[in-house]
Amino acid sequence: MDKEKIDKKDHILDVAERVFSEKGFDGASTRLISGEAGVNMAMLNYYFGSKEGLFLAIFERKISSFQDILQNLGNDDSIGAWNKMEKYIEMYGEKVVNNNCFQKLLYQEMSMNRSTDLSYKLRDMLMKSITELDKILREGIANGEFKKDIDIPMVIAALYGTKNYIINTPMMSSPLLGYDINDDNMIETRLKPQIKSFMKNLLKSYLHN
Amino acid sequence: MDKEKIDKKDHILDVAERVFSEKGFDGASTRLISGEAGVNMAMLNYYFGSKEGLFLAIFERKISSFQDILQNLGNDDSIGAWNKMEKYIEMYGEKVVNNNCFQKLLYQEMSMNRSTDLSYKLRDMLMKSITELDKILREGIANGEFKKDIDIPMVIAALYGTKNYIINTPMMSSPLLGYDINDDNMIETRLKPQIKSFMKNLLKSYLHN
DNA sequence: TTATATCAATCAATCGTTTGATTAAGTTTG
DNA sequence: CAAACTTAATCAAACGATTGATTGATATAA
Repeated sequence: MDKEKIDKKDHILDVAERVFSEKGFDGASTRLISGEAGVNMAMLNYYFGSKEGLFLAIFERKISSFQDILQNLGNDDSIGAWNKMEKYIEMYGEKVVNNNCFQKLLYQEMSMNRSTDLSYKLRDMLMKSITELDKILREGIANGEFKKDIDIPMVIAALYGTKNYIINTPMMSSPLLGYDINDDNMIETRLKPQIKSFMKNLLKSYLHN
Repeated sequence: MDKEKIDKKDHILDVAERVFSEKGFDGASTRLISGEAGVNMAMLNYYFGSKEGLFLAIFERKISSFQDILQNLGNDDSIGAWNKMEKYIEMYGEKVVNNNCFQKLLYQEMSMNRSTDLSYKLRDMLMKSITELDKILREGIANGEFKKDIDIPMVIAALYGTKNYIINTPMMSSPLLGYDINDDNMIETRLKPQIKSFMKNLLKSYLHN
């Protein structure tokens, strides 16, 4: 029954991820989480030790899948920097729809500005993607593809910030964009292409000579 | 003693604004807030009725000062759309440093995606600024200053999202930018000029023909 | 039997809130 | 002026409710 156990733990983590992202860590009670997951309250402590242990487990589960996704993109010499940027934006835009709850939760935790092991681990994880993007931008400057005076940190902030703004504040972005951001179908058919297209156009005109 | 009473209420609101922005609504206990403010716990209920009343009072106080700041900018026919954009970015960038805690709190509340009176009121408040920006962009398209195929909602999202990303996740943006985002002096001397300059350059190249 | 899984019941701690007493400050009255 | 009254401000203490966590009993499966 090892399979079922893992499935049940995974189910709890799925539910907890959603509830935490909706209510925040303090706002989500263990009773609510266990209730929504359809398990006894004591199961949370049985499986994860504590509420914080459950919270950490949500991130532990995802961190591995976030590794090496954007890896070895900056080390490829066969394509130009702008091509790499486009690939980065493509892959990045693809991850927008998936892991919606987790992205929200991740950003929420980073906003707390806590000096915890989790925060540092998440920062390091995110920094890996950012470093890759930084590498691409530097390469583009070095080989003359991009202007010399572009503001690399701000480009990165614009890319990540724009996405976060849209998915974290659907109450603003939905009327702004004209469709429901909470609708998975809309995200797939409209938001993803729109973000990708806009980011490419926006950065193309800014970066290029 | 009306003066002193207002000052004390204002002091409590200042402290509560900071504590709420740091810990979130549920994470900030009334004991902590009253303790940090140096007042008896019962004073919070005496002045504001309840914890939620205190929370609301924080926004009520600021909402008025957010009105008409970006007003009648879009109705001025004497200057071009791009000039208006620059003015908007200037004013907007200026508000970055001020109301740092409040901006964080505001974004936090909007991220909760709650269907409360407060959320709707805040949305309407923010929409006023956005509508003004929208008007400027449409005007620029209409008079040929800007390209016809610019993505207006995404431009708005990029402008607001970039700022939010930087001030809400100092743990990321500080190492990224190379200076401490939590330092008020650094915000004034470096961040504000950098955001303004970048946003102008970024949008100029994207919007213009 | 042994080990794991699940449950209702309960724990101490903390939460937001209320209370009743006390102080401070004005206002009225004699 | 001063004594009496009124109102607002402040406080320590306690309230009931909810929190995260634990217990010991029970069920299940190897």
